[in-house]
Amino acid sequence: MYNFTKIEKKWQKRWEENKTFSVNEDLNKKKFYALVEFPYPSGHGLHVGHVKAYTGLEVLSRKRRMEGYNVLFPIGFDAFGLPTENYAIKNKLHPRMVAENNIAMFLSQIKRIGYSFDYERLFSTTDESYYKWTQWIFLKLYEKGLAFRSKTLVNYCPSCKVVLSNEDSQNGKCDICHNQVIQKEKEVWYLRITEYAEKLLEGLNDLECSSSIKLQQENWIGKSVGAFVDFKVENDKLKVYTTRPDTLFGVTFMVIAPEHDIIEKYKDKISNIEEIYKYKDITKKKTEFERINLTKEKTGIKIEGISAINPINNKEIPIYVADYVMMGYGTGAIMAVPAHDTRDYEFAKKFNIEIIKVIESETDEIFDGDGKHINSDFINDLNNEEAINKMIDYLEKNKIGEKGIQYKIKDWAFNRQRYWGEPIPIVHCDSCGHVPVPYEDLPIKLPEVENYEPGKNGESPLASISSFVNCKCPKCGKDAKRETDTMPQWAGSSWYYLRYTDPRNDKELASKDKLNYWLPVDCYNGGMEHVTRHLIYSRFWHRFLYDNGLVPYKEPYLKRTNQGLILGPDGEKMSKSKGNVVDPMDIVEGFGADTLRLFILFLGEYGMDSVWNDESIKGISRFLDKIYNMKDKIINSEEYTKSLENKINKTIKKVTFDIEDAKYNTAISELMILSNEYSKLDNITSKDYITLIKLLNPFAPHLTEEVNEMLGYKEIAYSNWPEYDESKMIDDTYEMIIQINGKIRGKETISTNTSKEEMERIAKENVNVKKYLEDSIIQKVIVIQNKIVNIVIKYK
RNA sequence: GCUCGUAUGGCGGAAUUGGUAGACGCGAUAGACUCAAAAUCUAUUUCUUGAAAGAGAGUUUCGGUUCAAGUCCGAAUACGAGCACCA
Repeated sequence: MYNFTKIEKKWQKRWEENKTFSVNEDLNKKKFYALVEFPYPSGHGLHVGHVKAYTGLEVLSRKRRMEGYNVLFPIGFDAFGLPTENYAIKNKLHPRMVAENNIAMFLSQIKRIGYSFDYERLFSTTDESYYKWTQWIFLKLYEKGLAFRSKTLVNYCPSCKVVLSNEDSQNGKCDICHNQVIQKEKEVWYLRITEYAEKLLEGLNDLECSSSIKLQQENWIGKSVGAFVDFKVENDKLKVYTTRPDTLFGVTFMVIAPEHDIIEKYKDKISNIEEIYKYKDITKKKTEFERINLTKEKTGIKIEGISAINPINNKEIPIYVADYVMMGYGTGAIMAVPAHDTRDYEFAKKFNIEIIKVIESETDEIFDGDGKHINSDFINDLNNEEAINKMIDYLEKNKIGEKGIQYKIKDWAFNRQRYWGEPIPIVHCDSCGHVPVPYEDLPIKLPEVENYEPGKNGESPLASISSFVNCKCPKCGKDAKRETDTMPQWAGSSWYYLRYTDPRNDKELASKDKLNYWLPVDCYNGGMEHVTRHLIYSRFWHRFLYDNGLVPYKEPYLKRTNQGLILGPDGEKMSKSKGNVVDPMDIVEGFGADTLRLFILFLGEYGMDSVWNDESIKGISRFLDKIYNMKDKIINSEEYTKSLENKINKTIKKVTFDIEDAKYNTAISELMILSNEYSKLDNITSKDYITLIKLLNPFAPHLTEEVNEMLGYKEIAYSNWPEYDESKMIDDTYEMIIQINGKIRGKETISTNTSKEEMERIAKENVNVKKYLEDSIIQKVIVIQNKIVNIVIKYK
């Protein structure tokens, strides 16, 4: 085996010393901005998933540089966050130290794999010079009313002692420690992402990505179109939201969420108020997770003493309280149509409520499909869509309702009651209220302290540091207190790709010129797990910055790709508890970085999950060895070997396009095929060899630079990508396939562009085919030039 | 429950977008080299049958469209992912 360790370290050192991959803006060159999700530097070092994520765009970046692009391929670290802090607390270390150590380890591993990142632009979200601008963006959001405080029920993780956003507590579990999340009433910071729901949805049109990425984001935003309808309750209007206003004639009851304020308002009139309070109490104790999962059995209580009037027919209907209606969506009250809604149906069955059919169907059970309306006065005989439109018209004309749009996305709970995050730059003043820190006072630095363990009662540890908390109000100058919550993990990663364009700027988050030059990100690769969090958050921030003239383009990313997971050798997701985690650095040690890079891309289709299989590493290692040993067979010539010219040109084309399409596995196999062709020869011209070496360079940069240098050529990193010549790729002959009734019965080698008539004639002359034709009648002959002849016959 | 994705030899996976299924790699078998092993090289390798030419079957299952289907359409099964009482 060739001495990969020596060769790889040699080239890594050279790249570092020469700053080979550092870029500057160059208006004469076409730019290409390739972005990988920057890592969270955990204590475990690089994971094979990181390697897969980075190697894909690494290959593309190296190729694009050779093609003459000015390539920005940056890396940084997303180092604020709970895991670091928890680890620090456990081991009695300072989080900053833990983060710094982890970053150093990550960086040395990343460099050892030979990635062509621009290390000159490196930063961490924990750098004061970076989070200054994270705070700056927060102040802008605050200024525009998009950051606000609100006292509501929040998702709270009792184990991490933090408030979590909706995105971070999916399935009722804390995303960090996986413990059960509880609901707690607390005044916290929110970002008004809901105001951007429509823009985020619309922006998806400009994003090139797989349909599943798009769909997931669409579902997360969760737009629905329907109507608000006002029901009369006593002297009040009780507003409901429905996507099915066409079923208004089938409403037989109403349901409100237990937290709905109409209960308080009419508590004197409600005769069973005690019972309802009790129900409300029970609901409160259930987590949202439980409420959602108790789908089998509906619970609820009829409110005695008040009732509602259906505005469409003035029918009096009962009102129920039930926890299957949520306060957080729509108006917290619904009109129930048991005949055409599953949940209402279940509830009506249990409580024996009348069911009125308003859409014709064969079933007597619930029906939620499209159909002819009945029992519905002026919308009878219409189908759903027509009925909905006509009903909305009617509601608006009679001022009893209006068209409405709702989104499932909720405002972003933007706070953590923890030490290791960006301080929120707000001051609380008794006379002025919430006062933003003046821009020139940024950054509000994290104080260096001894004790950063979470405080009691869900307070940030910063709250107990008086030197941090006590300050003067920037507005009136009186004594005031600093906000002690910090920003959530996702803050720093919401705009890092902007900072890469101008990472050392201390006047603005990045200069206009540089943003103009580099943006948008041409290709952003990352994991599927970030589609509904990071991707939505960063698109939101970006769109906000755009709306305020701070960035030049609406959307941050032109194209998003995602790599599939690498599963453990057992086919299961890698995890420490299962003991199936593979350390990529073991492969680097045993086989070299080049082998690791090739191997990971060769596992399978890039966007799909693939299973780790040590066995096939050998194949890659053999391949690279062969390439290395081939250097001894080289004869000096600037011509392709005549017999290989066709194959070489085809390979250049195939590899060129495969890399663009992220089909790295087939690109590698194509290179193997070509190298197998070379192996058969006694001599290889230097032109043949160098062409293969250059095509292989983005995948295996160390080995290829080494042999290239041995032959005395200039560094591949500074040379050009091979070009192909279509005219050299034309085959003189090809193998024509002859089918009888669609089954292959013969093959004939004939010259390219043989006429259809001639093809048919040759086909019929084929010895094997003749046998079939003897006892049959030809019904039809299909001839596809340069491909196939299919003779359709019938036996006599 | 809803939405989306996937299913191809012993294994990882290819397939010009409807036109030779199984490229490439692993593994396996046989041979060469070697005292021997490793490494390397050479040949074979979807299954059945046949000495061979060939024949039959074959891309999860069932059905359809087509001269022609791994590829398109309909249904089913399994696995995976996302959302989940969203009115």
